[in-house]
Parts: sequence; C-alpha cells; structure tokens
Amino acid sequence: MPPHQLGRPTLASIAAAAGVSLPTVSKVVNGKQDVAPATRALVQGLLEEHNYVPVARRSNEAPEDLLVDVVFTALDSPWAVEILRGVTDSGLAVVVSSLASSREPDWVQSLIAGGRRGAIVVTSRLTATDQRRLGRSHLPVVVIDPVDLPGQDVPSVGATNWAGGLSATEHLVELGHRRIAVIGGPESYLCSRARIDGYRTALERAGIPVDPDLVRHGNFHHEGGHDEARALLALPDRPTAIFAGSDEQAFGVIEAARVAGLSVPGDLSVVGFDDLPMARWSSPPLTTVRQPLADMGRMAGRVLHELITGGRLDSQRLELSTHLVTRASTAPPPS
Amino acid sequence: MPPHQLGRPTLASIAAAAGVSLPTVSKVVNGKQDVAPATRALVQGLLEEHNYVPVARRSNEAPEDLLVDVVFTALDSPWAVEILRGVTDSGLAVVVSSLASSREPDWVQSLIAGGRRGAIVVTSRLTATDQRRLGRSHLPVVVIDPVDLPGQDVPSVGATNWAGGLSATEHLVELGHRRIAVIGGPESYLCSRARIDGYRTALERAGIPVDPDLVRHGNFHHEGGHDEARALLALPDRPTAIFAGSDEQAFGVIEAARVAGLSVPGDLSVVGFDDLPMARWSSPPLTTVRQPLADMGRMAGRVLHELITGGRLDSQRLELSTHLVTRASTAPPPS
DNA sequence: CTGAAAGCGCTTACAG
DNA sequence: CTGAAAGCGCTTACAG
Repeated sequence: MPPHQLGRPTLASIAAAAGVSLPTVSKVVNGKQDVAPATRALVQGLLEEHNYVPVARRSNEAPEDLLVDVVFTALDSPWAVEILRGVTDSGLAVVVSSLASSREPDWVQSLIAGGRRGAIVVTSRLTATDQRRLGRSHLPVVVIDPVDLPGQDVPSVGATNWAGGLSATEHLVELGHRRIAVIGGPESYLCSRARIDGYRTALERAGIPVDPDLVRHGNFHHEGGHDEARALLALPDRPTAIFAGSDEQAFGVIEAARVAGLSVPGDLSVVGFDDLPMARWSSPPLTTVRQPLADMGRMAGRVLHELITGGRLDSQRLELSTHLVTRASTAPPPS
Repeated sequence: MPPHQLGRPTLASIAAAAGVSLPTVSKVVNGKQDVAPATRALVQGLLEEHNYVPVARRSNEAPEDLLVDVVFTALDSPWAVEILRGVTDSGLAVVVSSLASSREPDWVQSLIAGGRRGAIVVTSRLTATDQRRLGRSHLPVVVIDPVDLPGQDVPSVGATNWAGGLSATEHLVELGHRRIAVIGGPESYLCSRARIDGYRTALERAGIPVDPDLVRHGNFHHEGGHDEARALLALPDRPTAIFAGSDEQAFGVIEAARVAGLSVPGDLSVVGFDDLPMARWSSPPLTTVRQPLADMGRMAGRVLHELITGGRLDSQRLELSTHLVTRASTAPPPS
C-alpha cells in the first residue's frame, strides 16, 4: 500500500487521484473500449501504483485465502515438486505457473488482476521491467534460488553451496582419494563457483594441489555429467572420484563409467548434489549433498506470508544448510 | 446451477428460498456468530445446494480466471510434476494441494468458499461423503487415475494398461526371452491386473505357459521391486527378464541385480512402466512403457474446463494410449 | 469519450 | 436471534 493511502484503494480513490469520475475508472478496470487512450493510460498507471485489486479478487487474510503464484522457469525439473511441497506446507494457496505461460505480456499486472497477493519465483532472473513494476505495485516477491544470487533488493532463499562443496570433497579425501575431479554447472552460475571454491578449500586443507584439468564445467543435466565424465575418464591419469554439480549430472557420470567398463564405486567414486528422491534409487544408491529444497520452499512461503501481512524481514537473503548423505556410490580408491 | 435457477444464486435468492432475510444469509456466509443453529443449518444447506460463490471469489469465465484445485494424495510422487505440467498447459489457474492439508474438515465446502470452480483429483478415491456433496454442489471434478477405475459417475482419465502390459511382454518375447517374470503393484489395483492380463496374453500368443512363480506383487516403490526381484533371482530356474510395475520398481530390480552380481541387460533384461524423466538417466537407460502423464493432465484440464463452462461429455472415462520406449535395459537373453 | 443517475449485491450497525 | 435501514463499492444504460 502506498504510504499516503490508508486502507485498500477503491475505484473512488483512484478516480479522485486521477481527477476523473468513478465510472471511467470502472471502465478501465474492466477493459471497456470507450475510454480515451490518454485517460486509460493515466488511470492504468494509478491502478498499478496503488495496487488496486478488483473486488472479485479480494481475499481475506487467512493464509489459505492468500493466493500466491509459484513461478517455475519450466515445470520440468524434479526440483519442482520438492519446492512446491514445501511452499504448499506453508499454508498459502499456491497457484503454479511456468514462465512460458505466465510471463506474457505483463506478468505483474496479471498477478494483480488475478488476485494474487504475492509470488515465489524459482530459479529465474526477474527482468528489470518486472522488478520495476513489482516495486511500484508493492506486490511482494520471494526468489528461491539455489543457483544464483539475486539482487539484494529482492528477498531470496538459497542453500549453502560453499559448505556443500567442502563437505563433499572432504568426504572423498577422507576415503583416501587424491585425484578428485569436480564438474560444476555453467561457469556463470554463482552456486557453481561457491561449490568449486569449497572443493578447492578442502583440497588445500588436505595438502592436495588443485589440478586445473580436473575442474570442469558442463550443463546441470545428465548430458553435462556424461560428457565431462567421458573426457575425465579418458585422461591419462584419470580421477578416482568425481564430484558432480547435480544428481542428474551424477547419473550421467555413472552412465559414462558404465559405458567405459568402470564400476562405481569400485573404480570410481561419484558424489552428486541435491539429493532428489531418485538419488536413493540409482544403482548404486548415490552419495550426494542434500539441498533442503522442501525446507527452502517452506521458508519462502513463510517469508512471503510475512511480507504480505506487512511484516519486516530480518534479512533479505537466507541460506539453508546443505549436508552430505553417504550412500553406496563412494568408496576408497582402487589400490 | 440447479435447473430451477436462472443465473448465479445471490444472497437474496438464497434468502427467499430459505424464507429468511438477506442479512441473515450474509451472516451465515461470513461465519458470524449471531445466527440460530437451526437457521444456520438451513441456510448452509441451501448455499451448498445452489453452489453459492461469494462475490469476492467470483471469477470471469476466461480459462486463466477459473481457479481449479489439483489434489494429490501426497505431493511426493515424481508423477506429480508430469501431471501438473499437463494440467497447467490447459490454461486453467491451478491451485495445488495435497490431501493431507486439503481434505479436512469439509473439502467440498472449502473448495466453494475458496472460489474454486472445479477440481482434479489425482490417484485417490473420493469418499462417499465427498461424492454426495460434490453432486449436490454441482462442482465438477475429474479424476486422473492411472491406477484404478473410479465409479462411472465421475469423469476420469487413465491410460491403457492392458495394452502396455502386452507390448512390454511382446518386446521381451521378441528378444528371445522365455522365462519372463512380472511384478505388479498391490493385487487390489486394477491397473496392475490389466497389465498382468496383457502379460499373460502376450505369453499365450507366443505359446509360452504362464509360470505362477514368475507372477509377483509388490508395492509400486523401489523397495517393492527390489524385494520381489531378489526373490525371483534366487529361484533355481531364474527369469532372464523382469517386467516391473513402475519405473521406481524397475530401479529396485536393477539394484537387486547389481547386488546379486548380475549385469543388466547382459544377464537380466528389465522393463519399467511410466517413463518418468529419470528413466532416461538410469544406468543403463531404462526400457519402459510410456504412460502419457502430461497428456493425461492436459486432457483432464480440458474435460474440467468443458464441464465448468457447461458442456457435455461424450464419455465418462478416457484412456490415453501407452507405448513402449526401447532403451538399453533390455537385450536378448544370455545364451 | 465522459460522467450523473439508477441500481445490484453485499455488509454492518442497531432496534426490537 | 432477526431483519429494516443505511450505506459501500461497483456496474451499466444513457444523456450529453
């Protein structure tokens, strides 16, 4: 709510602010045709600025009445369910949408018109336009981003990537590995940088020099893991362990090992990142760094609820802790 | 809309039907305390019967304004995203909820109060009470159920399980297998029966007698596949191929084979069911029967939209076709 | 195009 | 507990 305004804006208050009559504002809200373009633009701007919500969309303040959008880049990642599960646990009424369908043409306006009281955006950058509009409309948004660090003016929830990289690598060092490779995501991703820095620190603490040949970047998918692992395993002095950037990548690594005739973990130890449900189902079951996706969703829901009901945030960025889950894809190196 | 009523019910029309004043109905709708229990009950009943939607919840008829609940038994299955993806594609505004959080105490009432125009229920039986209330409230519901056959009075979308069982088994027969085992889900599930019947028919067509020892039932999860496969592989005349009831089960079978020192597909061929995204990521990549979950979701969304906007259905039950996806977990039997 | 006027659907004191 | 009355927020025909 803009500071100069007490209570929710009404058609009357918008009309007063615009210096037009109430019926005119009504027409703009309802998309009627008989409004001069200039008038429409003026009123439209004020509606947005004051975050006007049509009566038919107003909700009570009970959490289950607060409609909130959860926006995924694409609803195809196994992350999605995990995060969604957490967000729904927070008690808000969660509307799912994927970017493809929800971002055109004016995302923020459609959120307001649809009676959404806020949004949670998963793993995607907000465009500058979106940010500007959001700011103007006072519509709270929380970013769940295990991948990147959003601008510090947007509240966000992430995971402790550096610590995850550290613990995965320490685990491999403790098993006796010395030739440890790491596959990160695309170089531009901050999460990836953080994990690789954790990897470096673990090696340095163990007195093992970092071999640049063993530090790779690939996409976070099966293919990325598969391709980089194939290259790594073809090295003259090949690694005895690979720390992958995601569980999906780790499955690609395991497949590359299988195709190369190497057994996991006998010939090669593999550590993933995420701990998706399917990490337990791989053969062998995957040792991986657990990223608490459901908890991140729950936390994002709580933060958003806080923002909607007018609370203040202690911190714009929250990172939940990762931890290593040891299963059967890691073992001491072959002697 | 009840047939005797033209247009949407209003507080006034409900009041007239109940023989009370409009303010009294308003109080009931808003849960105010100063209403006699008998009056409240009378009005409540009429509100439900006439499917009264509070103004604050009324929506336009554009698909993106039609709020619809998608209810999962639990938001933990990898199916969930697939189905959800399909439903959101249908253009409806999808609110996710899992049974745990959404079924108490009066699910139907809370749907109406929340302005939902319909619901899609995934893989779960509606209670008799729910069905009765739904019938009374004229709130359309579609069941997506690849698992069971709901009562024929509820529109439902499923998959062709029998044909799936047939094609999976025929594939194994064509590769030269004769000792082919099948693991179904729990015996009470109709989908499971249908697939096993498809399996039987394929064997009979090939002139292979059905060995009751090779027909097992386990839960649909990793554990079910693992446990049944371990028993099967311990048989004196063990099978050379196993057709599992789900991809997750198939991963359990592969793990049991690995632990038993058998290679897939060299010593044992494995076929799954579902074709979840992760079927491509297993090692070896899984041959499986594709169940078009996203298409089923899309279809359910379309059917629900049809029902909401007053259309008639050609058929109460729709089954979308399954088909075999051949990857690397099947090969001719060891010679 | 604009807005005065009528009116709809609802809520909320308040008198009984 | 109930409902007549005032009034809020909005929409819609219609005069200008």
